Amino acid sequence: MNEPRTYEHSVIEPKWQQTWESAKAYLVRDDLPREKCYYVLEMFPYPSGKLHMGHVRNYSIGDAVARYKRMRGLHVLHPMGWDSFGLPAEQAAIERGAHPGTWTYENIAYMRGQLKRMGFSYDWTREFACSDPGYAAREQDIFLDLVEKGLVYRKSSLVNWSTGLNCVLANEQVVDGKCWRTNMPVIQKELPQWYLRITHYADELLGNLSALEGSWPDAVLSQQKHWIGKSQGAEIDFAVEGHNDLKLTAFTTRPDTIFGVTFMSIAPEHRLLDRIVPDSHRAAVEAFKAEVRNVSAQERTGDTAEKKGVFTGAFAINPVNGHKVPLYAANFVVADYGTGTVMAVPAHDDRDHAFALKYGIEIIEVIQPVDPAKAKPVSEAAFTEAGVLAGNCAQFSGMPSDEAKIAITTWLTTSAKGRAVTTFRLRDWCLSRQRYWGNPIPYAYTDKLGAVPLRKSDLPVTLPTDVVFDGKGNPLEKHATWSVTANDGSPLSIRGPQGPEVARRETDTCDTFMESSWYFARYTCHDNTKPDLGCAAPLDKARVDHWLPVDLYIGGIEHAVMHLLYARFFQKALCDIGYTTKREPFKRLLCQGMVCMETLYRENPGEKKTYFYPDEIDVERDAKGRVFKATAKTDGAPVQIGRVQKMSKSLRNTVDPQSLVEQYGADSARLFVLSNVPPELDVIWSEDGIRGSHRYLKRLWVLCTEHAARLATVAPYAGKAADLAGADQSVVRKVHAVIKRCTDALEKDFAFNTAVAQCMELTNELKPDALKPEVLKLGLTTLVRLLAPMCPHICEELWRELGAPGDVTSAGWPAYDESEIAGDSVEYPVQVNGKIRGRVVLDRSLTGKALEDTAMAHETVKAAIEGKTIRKLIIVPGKIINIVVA
RNA sequence: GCGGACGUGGCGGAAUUGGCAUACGCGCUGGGUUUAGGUCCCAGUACCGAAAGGUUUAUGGGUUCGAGUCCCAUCGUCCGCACCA
Repeated sequence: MNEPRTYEHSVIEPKWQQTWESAKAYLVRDDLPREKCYYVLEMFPYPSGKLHMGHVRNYSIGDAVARYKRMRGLHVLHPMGWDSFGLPAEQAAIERGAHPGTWTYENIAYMRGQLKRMGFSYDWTREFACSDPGYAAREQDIFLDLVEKGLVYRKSSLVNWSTGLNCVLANEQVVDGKCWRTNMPVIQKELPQWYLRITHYADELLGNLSALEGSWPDAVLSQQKHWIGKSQGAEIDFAVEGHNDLKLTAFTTRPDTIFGVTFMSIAPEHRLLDRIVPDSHRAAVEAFKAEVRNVSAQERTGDTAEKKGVFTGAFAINPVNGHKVPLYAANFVVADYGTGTVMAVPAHDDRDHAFALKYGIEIIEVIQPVDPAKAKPVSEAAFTEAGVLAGNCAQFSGMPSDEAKIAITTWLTTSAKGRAVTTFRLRDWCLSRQRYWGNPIPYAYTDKLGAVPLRKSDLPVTLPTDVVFDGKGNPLEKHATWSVTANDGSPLSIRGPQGPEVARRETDTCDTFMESSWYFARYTCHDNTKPDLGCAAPLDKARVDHWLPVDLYIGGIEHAVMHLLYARFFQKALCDIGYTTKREPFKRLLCQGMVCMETLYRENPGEKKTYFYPDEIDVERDAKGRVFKATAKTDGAPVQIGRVQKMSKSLRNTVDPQSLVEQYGADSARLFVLSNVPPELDVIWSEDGIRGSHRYLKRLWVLCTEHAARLATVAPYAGKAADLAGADQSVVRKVHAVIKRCTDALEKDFAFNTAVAQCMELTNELKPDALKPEVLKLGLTTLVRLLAPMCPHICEELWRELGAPGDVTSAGWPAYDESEIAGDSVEYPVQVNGKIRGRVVLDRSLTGKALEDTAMAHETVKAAIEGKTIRKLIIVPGKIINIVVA
């Protein structure tokens, strides 16, 4: 036995990182058959300053997959870059006077160092930042391609205005009526903005989701499905009494209920409302509109919001029966969904029912349940299911409601009073942002021509560097010359039909979700070691088609509808432009859980809680290890133990990955975030937890190094388990079983937690003194290979220490032999009426009578069946024996 | 309200997909090494019981020789969406 070497992670980790870097170990070629390739990608980070534990978890999972796939012999594309446009850079500019670019690129340099210190196996030659001139310029090219495809338009309408960011937001970025970034209220504002026609792809975005079932988390699929929100129904035109020149069109999914319409509701913002309202009711309607306008979005749509309306004084005519029904302006009708007008059928819609009761409006039943047991007076509750049309529905009476939907729509269509329509909840993507630190929208305006796209030869539009950040409005708008100066310094002009015209640039920049919508494609053809960046066009079709779709994409569930929907849309648009033929970007999606931690706080009556860092607290535990008391070290007074929550600075439940790496090493940190929990669940950080991971690596280290001399000269045991006895035999069997289980765990669900558990089990069985050296060597080299994707540095070091040839990655993932796992004998549990009464060890080949006899001869089994009749005997070969008695 | 996921020791979780419930880790208990320990090693640790043995996967029922796993109901938790006509 040797004196074991000390496990010095701070020495071996940088050593291997340098080795990998100088060997260019993770560069990948583009010219290999696709089936031998694998593209794994983690959502790239915003360069906020330094890595947090969420990054460490996300990238540890991705890196373990990348390294595992490499050990399986695949050529793995595993790139990294920076989502580097965005608001915090401008905030930093306001606060500390640094230019957003300076701040951003300093952060990138620092965080790149941190990623390298974690030992992640990226192909750094493909790295880029979205704010790099090369990437931003190519995105402007794509923007013009989108313009050409008719996917870009400018429209003035009510937009979501973030009071926190002072800029517009896309619908996806409004969460609970608040801004997704700042949590500040969002109000509605009328503004002209640039839009991307994502709705053009609504059907395909929805339809393709079914092909992703099983490969994407259900939660993401259902969120996207709901967000796209497809409804099939009809648009029906209602005449307005006294206005021959206009009509109100209502969208409904229940045209079968049209004979039950007793009123109509209209959005207060509806464009026709002012023309319809008679003077007698104008004051009341205006008052109602003002009331609706004055409440914020979340109050109007929140669950406590009261359904309210006001009679407009106008009447609509039901096209099927000529009935005259009152028109109400109602706060729950949304102007930009459907047509902003609803035909109300209180007998068959819950909300219309409540509204009718409140305002004393008639309720007419037109659908009757097929099952009479379900019949209830419609004055009590709306009947919202399918049924049969009642006798008051003219020629449609007696028709099942599903048939009537079609028949009535057909009738409306032939009478030119309506038409079949499919409506989506999905809105077009509002792309423009009134900010500096983003990619400029390549448009300009002239007095005569209005908005004109720039020509590709006039690109790129680059951001000026001499700007002032005072926190008020868009700095680009306030720049003296930028918006009227061409790239060559001359006054900006646009060639119109009558010659050049003076122009000024668009000062809006693109939503930063634009950059993250195609970066994964750009990685496939980007090379930052070459002057033309490897691909002068935005994308190189051959390479994009070679690598896409990404085999495995890993990131947080918070992007379920924003980034992941935009990226899917962009992929389709890029396809139609001709940059690729792959219509879906991500084959498999893994949404990793958050990194959480207990919170510690004190209540302050009437004020916010005071939170404590864990090292400011002492805890006491009872005999079972439950914490029952926590006190602050400073004053000894009690502190509340709060919920486990996502790490955040304001809750003081964070831990800095940097300090973990310094104290325990990157391998321990990586192992910790991969152990104990499957990737999609939240992981709870604890000091004890990381010490456990570190302790395990130290154990493995000692086990390998103290026997290094003895093991260096022998080869790992390569024979049959049957040729060994005792502990040697069971270790060989265990090795095969553990390899199988690790392989299955990673192949199926990326279940690193169970793979780690398997490795620990094997470690527990490796008792050096009881084993032949070649068996011990088999066990240890197997462990090192299985753990290498997760803890690459220590495994590479131990691989050498054990005297194994080459490096652990090229040694590959170990193989197993199924027949070596199970021995010739099986221990059968013997149940009597489903309860285990004994165990018998039998030859695997034994069947039938001999097996039954041995089982029943077992002492405790015999006692359990004594004096009873044997009804049935179930034998599952290799598994279990169950004796049924009565 | 609608949609989805899920309830397993003190805690995080495992269970080869209907076949030995509680793997692995944390914590805790006892013992040892150490001047010391945020060290390391050994043993124990679902519950009840002195033991024999019995009980246990939120609760109640069902299917089955056999259920954590399948079916039904109830309770509870988490997530998403929310006047979507």
